[in-house]
Amino acid sequence: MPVRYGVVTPNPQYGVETPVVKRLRADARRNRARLLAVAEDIFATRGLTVSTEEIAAAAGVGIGTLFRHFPTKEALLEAVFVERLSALADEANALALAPEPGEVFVAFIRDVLLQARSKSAIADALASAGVDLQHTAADVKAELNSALERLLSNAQRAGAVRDDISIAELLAVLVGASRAVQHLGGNAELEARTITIFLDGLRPPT
Amino acid sequence: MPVRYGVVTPNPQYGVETPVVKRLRADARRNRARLLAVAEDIFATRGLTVSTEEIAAAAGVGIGTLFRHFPTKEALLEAVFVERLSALADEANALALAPEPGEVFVAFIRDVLLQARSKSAIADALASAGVDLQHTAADVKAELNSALERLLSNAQRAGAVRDDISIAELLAVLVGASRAVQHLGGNAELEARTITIFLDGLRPPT
Amino acid sequence: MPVRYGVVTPNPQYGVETPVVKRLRADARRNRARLLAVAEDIFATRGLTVSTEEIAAAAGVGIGTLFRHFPTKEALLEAVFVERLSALADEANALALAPEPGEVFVAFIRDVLLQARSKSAIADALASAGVDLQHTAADVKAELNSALERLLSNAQRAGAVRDDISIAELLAVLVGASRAVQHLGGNAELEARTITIFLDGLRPPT
Amino acid sequence: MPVRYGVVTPNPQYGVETPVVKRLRADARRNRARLLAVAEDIFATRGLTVSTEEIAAAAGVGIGTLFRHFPTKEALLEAVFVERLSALADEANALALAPEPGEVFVAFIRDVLLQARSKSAIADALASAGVDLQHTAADVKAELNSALERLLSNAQRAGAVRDDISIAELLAVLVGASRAVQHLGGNAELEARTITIFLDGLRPPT
DNA sequence: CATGAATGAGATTTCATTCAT
DNA sequence: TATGAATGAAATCTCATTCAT
Repeated sequence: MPVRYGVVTPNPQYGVETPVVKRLRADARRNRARLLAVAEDIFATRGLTVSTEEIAAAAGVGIGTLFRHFPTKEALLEAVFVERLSALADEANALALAPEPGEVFVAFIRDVLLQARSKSAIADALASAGVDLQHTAADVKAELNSALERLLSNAQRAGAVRDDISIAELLAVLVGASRAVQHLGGNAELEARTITIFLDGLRPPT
Repeated sequence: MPVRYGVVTPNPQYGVETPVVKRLRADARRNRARLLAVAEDIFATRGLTVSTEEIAAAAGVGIGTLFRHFPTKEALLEAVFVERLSALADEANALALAPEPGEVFVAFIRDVLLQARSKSAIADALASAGVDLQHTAADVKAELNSALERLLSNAQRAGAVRDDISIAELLAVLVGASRAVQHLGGNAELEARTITIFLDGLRPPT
Repeated sequence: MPVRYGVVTPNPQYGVETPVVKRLRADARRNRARLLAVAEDIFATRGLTVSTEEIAAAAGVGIGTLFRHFPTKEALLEAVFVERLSALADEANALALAPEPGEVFVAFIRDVLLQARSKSAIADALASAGVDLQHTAADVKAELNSALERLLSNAQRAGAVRDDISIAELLAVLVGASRAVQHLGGNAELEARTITIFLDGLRPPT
Repeated sequence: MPVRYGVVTPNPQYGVETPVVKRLRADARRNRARLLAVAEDIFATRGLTVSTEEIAAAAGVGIGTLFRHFPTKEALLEAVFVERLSALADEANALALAPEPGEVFVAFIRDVLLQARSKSAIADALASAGVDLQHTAADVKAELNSALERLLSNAQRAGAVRDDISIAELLAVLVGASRAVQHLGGNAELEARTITIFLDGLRPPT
């Protein structure tokens, strides 16, 4: 194999399985993960206007690294959003297996709203910023949808949730309730009473 | 009184209320009002990142005029926000006088959410942008609070709304429901069903 | 004489000597004087970058009035400068009549520098701003020149000032000494010793 | 040592002093130096109102580069000022080692004033612009002070300079004389005679 | 003549993105 | 791959000047 001067590329001699290359990829993956985590936090607490530079600094990487992983700021936003949707989908899938559909449904909603207390602001912000995620997050959205579908229909079949709504309404309520919880800024008592309002609204009307 | 020739100056005989003086201020006030209206629209439909220049252009004034009325972009945002709160307070105050407290309460909420469909994005966006309105809008907020207080307690006394909540919870639900309606993007059927969920949640539990 | 509608001009029927017209002109003159005084103060203490609006406000007049009296900011600067030169010329002329040319010369210089302590910054600033006063202030400059000429040559004839300098050098020393005094910021002792240096430098060499 | 192929990263084996790392910083340092030099020139010749954009263009860099190095225009002004003070301090320090304290002292002053002819306008302008350098340039000022202190006391001990002044007065005279030289606008004859006045003033009185 | 609202050119500053090292 | 200096378009904001009242 000829020694190549000039262009600098990973030496194929080592293959993708060598420790050297793997180490680098592990670093890269770690950087990506840290960037995502840091971005979620910062976007949630400080709004979408924080500069990419600040996120990179908080993640302990150079700005160039951020843009290598996420070619635009919007791509980073989307990745953060997909990450959250994915986590929600996982949780919903896990809960869908449990018995007691009514209790499980309520537990899921409480959990979502609990997260909204500290995180979030992201879904809102994304929406208000007019970012179009339709195509990018299609698969994650589908996964979340089917998981929620299962949770919801199970709960409806168990008589714990009103029959006249579909996931569309459920999602809207979740989005709104998250916003409401954020608005309360951590006051546990108010939060509890407010969540009760939403849950009561979801129950079958008498 | 003789017709006056010569130099034209505000005749002190008329005091500061002369049309001459008022006419100019009327122009300024008209510009201010137009700026506010345009800003509300544009912020709501296109997000908070629209440039001040664009808003000025849409209002048909120079950029300098915008900054004469609102010395910073944030000041403009605050003014828009205060304007909205004030309008809400006025509406609530008007409705508080009507009979049928339960129906009036529901009507008010439906109205707020109807507005949220097209406008808004502003309260959310403001919050997520970290703008601190606490001090600026104190009086308007107080007015809105007392108006809502009246609407709420009337409705509670009439048995149309659950007794275990105060304006804090009501406001949170309003904020959340507005967000939910926005999320639905104008789909009337989904909107109607979702609003029903919030209203049912506010009714006295059976 | 026909009654004229439309164009509004001072009614010639009253002539320029009527009290009505005179009263207005007196007001205008007072405004001009106040603008000049205020501008001198503010330029001196805060630099040439203060806005015209601030000067007008400090003088208690509208910005329009400022620009009526001085069609550009530079015109205002020139007027201030001319005012100062004129005052200096008057003082020099008055002193030129006194006996004891040596003492009078020293007194004049001390006086100039005393003024520099609080005012000035204007000559410096004007120079550094590249304002060309050559033509506008020609007559005032000439007057100051001839007055200084008289003071200087008298002092030289009396043997109190070195013979190898002309007004050009004297003016340069005055400008520099003013700057030095300003630099000392009001410390009387340092000021006194520094002024002595300049005065000693002006004496005939031994 | 083997030639390294593959990924190019700062080899920790070399520490932070490797040429790779230094090369980039050298570029940045070159840009910073060029910006400072250009800014000094332009500020001196055209006044402090020149736009940052023009300075960046004259230095051959983008406006963003200017603001990366100097986050505000005032920061750039301060840096230019500090640079000048530092250069003066270096020169004074170098001269302090020479024999013939009297001649050296005079040489230093002539040099300062020679520079004032083309450059400067900056100290004046800074002062008149109200920029407060007191805290920023503290160390440089201290260095200049001690260097001047040495020059002055040496000259005084040699009997070339009057005993009744300290650096405070010397600095004031330097500031003033610089201003005077600037005022003369390059006329060599007038300049020479004027400088003589200042130098004579600094000599021990007879 | 006085006023001050309106104007808009131009200044400063930010920030997503690129690219040489 | 990582870095961070460089870039410049675009945003915010200022201010001398004009002009309708």
